[in-house]
Amino acid sequence: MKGNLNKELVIRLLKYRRILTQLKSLGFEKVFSNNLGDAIGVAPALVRKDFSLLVLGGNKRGGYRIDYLSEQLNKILGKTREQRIIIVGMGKIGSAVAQYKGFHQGDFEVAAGFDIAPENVLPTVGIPIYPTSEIQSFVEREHIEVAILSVPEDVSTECHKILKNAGIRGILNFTPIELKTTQNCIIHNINIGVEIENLFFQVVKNTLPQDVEASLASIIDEELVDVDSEDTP
Amino acid sequence: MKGNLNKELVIRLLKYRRILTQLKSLGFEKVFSNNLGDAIGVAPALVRKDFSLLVLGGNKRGGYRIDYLSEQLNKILGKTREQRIIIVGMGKIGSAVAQYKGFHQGDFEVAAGFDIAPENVLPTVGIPIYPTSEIQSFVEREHIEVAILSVPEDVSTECHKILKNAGIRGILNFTPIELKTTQNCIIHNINIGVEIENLFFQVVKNTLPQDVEASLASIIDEELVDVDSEDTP
DNA sequence: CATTTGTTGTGCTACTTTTCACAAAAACTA
DNA sequence: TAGTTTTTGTGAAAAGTAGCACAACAAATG
Ligand SMILES: NC(=O)c1ccc[n+]([C@@H]2O[C@H](COP(=O)([O-])OP(=O)(O)OC[C@H]3O[C@@H](n4cnc5c(N)ncnc54)[C@H](O)[C@@H]3O)[C@@H](O)[C@H]2O)c1
Ligand SMILES: NC(=O)c1ccc[n+]([C@@H]2O[C@H](COP(=O)([O-])OP(=O)(O)OC[C@H]3O[C@@H](n4cnc5c(N)ncnc54)[C@H](O)[C@@H]3O)[C@@H](O)[C@H]2O)c1
Repeated sequence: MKGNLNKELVIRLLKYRRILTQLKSLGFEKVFSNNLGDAIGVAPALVRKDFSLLVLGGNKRGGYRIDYLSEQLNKILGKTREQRIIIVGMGKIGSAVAQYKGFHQGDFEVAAGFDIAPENVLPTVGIPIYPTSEIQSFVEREHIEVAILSVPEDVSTECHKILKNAGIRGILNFTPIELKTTQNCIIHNINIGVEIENLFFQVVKNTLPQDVEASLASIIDEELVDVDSEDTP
Repeated sequence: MKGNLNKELVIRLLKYRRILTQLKSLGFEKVFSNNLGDAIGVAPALVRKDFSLLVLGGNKRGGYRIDYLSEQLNKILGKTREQRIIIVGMGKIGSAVAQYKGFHQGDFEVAAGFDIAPENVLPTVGIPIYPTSEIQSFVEREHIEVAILSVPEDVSTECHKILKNAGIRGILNFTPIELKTTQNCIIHNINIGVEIENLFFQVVKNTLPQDVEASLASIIDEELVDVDSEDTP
């Protein structure tokens, strides 16, 4: 077995766990690799490979025992760690996420929100809101390790610094500024704007032509002509 | 040149475009591969490869001309297509996205929102809200191709069907149910819950040990012991 | 004009991740 | 018991993706 827990694998494991929890609550006892594959959108062989890699065995013919799988995944993924996070920037998405109750069986909760204008945040978000100046002390006092960043993009890097100085070890960044992971602070960027634009692109690419590849080639050939006539000497 | 526009490449191109627009508005005229690489978090060599693949030439020593690059990217990516999208499920995230004004230079806009309880949606979202029953006719009348899905997870697949039947070609799915791309309808899933859980995992993995690989191995070895003593015969 | 400097363009290499394909094993059947 | 079915486990092949290293070349310098 290799210490081979790459990023995609971890995401699949988290998804397996979610599905297993649901299946269990529905009274199922075993599950096959193709069920799980369907549920999270990957090939059954990959499901088997994943489990094989983690030395989680199933039964030939009988599939995998849900209880066992789910318990082992919990150990590997760090089950009921009762993690708590903070949200910096309690605007539209910040507030939405603060009220999100769909996290895996209450595995973690939002401890507080921070904003430069806390008085504008509606109390309906249901968590305490503090001014930005209190981030540092709160993080230290409450031992917070992970933050969500959802401030306007022009203060993105500034807030990033504040969070790093406060000792935050991981940031889920919703601003369109691509922040970078460092030794002490892991960044995951979610860029919803890019996601939508990407979807548009995939849709037109899918819609326009019969033979996708050919059409792309032709689009790019047009470009080539333009290039020649306009810029290249 | 190959018709080699893979998914990651497209996302990088979208990010380049965003950066180029910003640089232009700041008065810059040329840019180097390492600037762009820094900005979107990839190696300079990859930036050059990308442009080389698309036959977008730079000048040895002089870098790339921003105007030219940005114009060509617009052609490739489908510039001012004035796309319009709808949002199904105008709850917390649905409403947040409806009010998001950060899309690439107004490239597209949210045409309408749909909800099973339109009367509960605050008028401050600033777009027209209609009952779910009107999705089909609206999509046909207004030639909508892309939708955002942000309904509760238990009606996720039901709404997915409605959207497909209405002729929607692409869905950005925020529900934790993994929907699947079909011939006629591309799905991109964004699972914020999993993203947060993943970040937690990466943080503890990063925080706990000095030698990450070793510790992972040991975690998994523990599991192995449990396995042997509990389940495997 | 010769030399130095800085940056692109890209073949090749290396790596990561997924899929294929099929033997092996367990569970059913009769 | 023998035969059939079903599903796992996995080595090997394939596909996808990024990075290196360096020649080529334009611009700047003296
Ligand atoms: N709304 C969306 O759907 C959406 C989608 C994707 C990305 N984003 C990005 O998320 C970020 C926030 O978007 P939003 O729509 O929620 O904006 P918003 O304006 O509703 O919220 C921003 C919040 O940040 C607060 N803020 C401003 N400066 C601050 C500072 N220095 N420290 C702490 N808080 C500060 C503001 O008071 C406000 O409450 C933006 O970067 C945006 O690009 C938003
Ligand atoms: N809030 C978050 O931060 C967040 C984050 C990640 C994912 N999600 C997911 O996004 C989805 C929505 O989350 P939310 O927090 O906005 O929930 P929400 O309850 O605030 O919003 C759901 C909305 O969908 C509407 N709705 C219900 N049934 C419908 C139907 N059949 N057709 C159309 N509309 C219908 C409801 O009236 C409500 O307005 C959920 O699946 C949730 O898991 C939310």
